[in-house]
Amino acid sequence: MTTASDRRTAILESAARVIARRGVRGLRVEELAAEAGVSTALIYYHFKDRAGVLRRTLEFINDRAERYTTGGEPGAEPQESPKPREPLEPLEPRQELERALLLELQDDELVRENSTAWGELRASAVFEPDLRHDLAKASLTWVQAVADLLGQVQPMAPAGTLALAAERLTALLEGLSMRWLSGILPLAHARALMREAIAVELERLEHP
Amino acid sequence: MTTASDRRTAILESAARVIARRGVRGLRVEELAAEAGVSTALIYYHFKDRAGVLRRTLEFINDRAERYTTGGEPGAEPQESPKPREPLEPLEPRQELERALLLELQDDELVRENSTAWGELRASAVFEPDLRHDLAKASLTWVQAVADLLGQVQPMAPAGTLALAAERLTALLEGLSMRWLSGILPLAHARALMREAIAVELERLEHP
DNA sequence: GTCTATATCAGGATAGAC
DNA sequence: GTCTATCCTGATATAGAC
Repeated sequence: MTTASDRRTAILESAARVIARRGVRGLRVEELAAEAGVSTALIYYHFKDRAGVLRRTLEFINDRAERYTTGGEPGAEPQESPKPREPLEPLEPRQELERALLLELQDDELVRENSTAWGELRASAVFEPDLRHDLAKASLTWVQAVADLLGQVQPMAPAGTLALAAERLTALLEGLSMRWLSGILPLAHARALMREAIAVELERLEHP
Repeated sequence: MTTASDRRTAILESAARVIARRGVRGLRVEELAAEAGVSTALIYYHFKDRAGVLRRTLEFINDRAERYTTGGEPGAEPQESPKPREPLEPLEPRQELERALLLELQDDELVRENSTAWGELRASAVFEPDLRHDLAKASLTWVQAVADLLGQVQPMAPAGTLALAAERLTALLEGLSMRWLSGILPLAHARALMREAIAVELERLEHP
C-alpha cells in the first residue's frame, strides 16, 4: 500500500536523482513527474511550486547525507532499510576521519547523487537567498562534525584550531568534489589530494 | 567611433556582469541585450545562440583573469586601459604567491564578477560537457601558475610535490570562494583560512 | 489525493527592413 | 552590422473531474 507520505518521499528521491542528472537549473517539473511516475499536478499539490520542490529536496538531501556521514543515528526514521551500506564498525579516530571526508568522493550512485545535488544547491544559493539558510546550517553541522573527529585524533589541540582546520578541510573537499564532478579531476586523484591534505593538517595540529 | 569588434567585447563584458548578477541559469538574452544596449538580434548575429554566448564569455573571463592574476603580460592587447589596477611592483616570491591566491577573495567589483561567473561556469560544466574543455584548460594554467610561484618560494622542492600542493591550494580557493559568494562565510574569514593554508603547505614543503 | 486537459507566458530564436 | 517586429516552443501552473 502506498500512502500519500510515501509518495511525497518518492517524489523527493526522484527530485534528487533528476537534480543530479540535470542540475537545479535543468530540473523540469514534468521530467520530475515522469521520473516519480506521477502527474505534474500532484507535484504542485504537494509542494506548492517549483521553488517548494527545491527547498524540500535540499532538506531531504541534507538529512540523507547526515545519516550516511554519521553512520545513521537510530534517532531518525529507519526508512530505506534496503541498503544498510558499509557496516560502519567503530574505527580508529584517524580512520574514521578519513572515511568521513572521503565518503563524498566515491563513485557510489547515491553518494554521487548527493554530492552533485549538493554542489548544485550550493551554487544556486549564490543567487537565491532563500536557500542560504539551510545551506549555512548544513555547512555548520558538517564543519562541526569534522572538527570533532579531528579532536579525537588530536585531543590536545585547542578547539579554535580544530575548527579552522575543519573549515579548510571541508572547503577543500567541496572544491575537489566540484572538480571531480565537472570532469576535470579524476576521482582517484581527488581522493589522494584529500588524504594528503588530512595528513598535512594533522601534522600541523601535532606540531604547532 | 564604435567598431563592431568593440561591440562584441562590450557584449561579453555585459555578459560577465549579467552572469555575476543572475547566474548562468539566470542569463536571459533579452536582459543581456538591454545591459549591453543592443538588440537581441545582434547578439544572435554575433554569437549564433545562447550557448555561443556562454562559451565566448568563459574564454573572455578566462583571459581577463589571467591578465590580472599574472600582472598582465604585454603580449595581450592593451585594451581596457582605463584601470591599471594595482601597481604590481615585483614582490618577494612569498608575497607574490599570497597576492595571487588572495586576489580572488576580494570585494573588488571586477574580481567578484569574475569569481562569480567562474564559479557558475564551473558548476554548469557538471552538466554541460561543452564547457569542460575550456574549464580544464583554464584550471590547468592556473594550477601551473601557482605551482611556479610555490617553486619560487621553495626552490628545493620537487616539481611533483609542488604540483600537488598547488592543486590543493587552488581547489581550496574554489571551495572558499564558493562559500564566500553564497554568503555562508565572511570574506575576512575566507582570506584568513587561505593565508593559513598557504602557510601550512609551505611549511610542509620545507620540512618534508 | 490524484489525474487529464489546458491556460498562460516567458524567453530563445528568426525574418526582413534599413 | 544593427534594429523592429514577431513567431513558436517549452515549461510553469491551474481548473475541474474522479
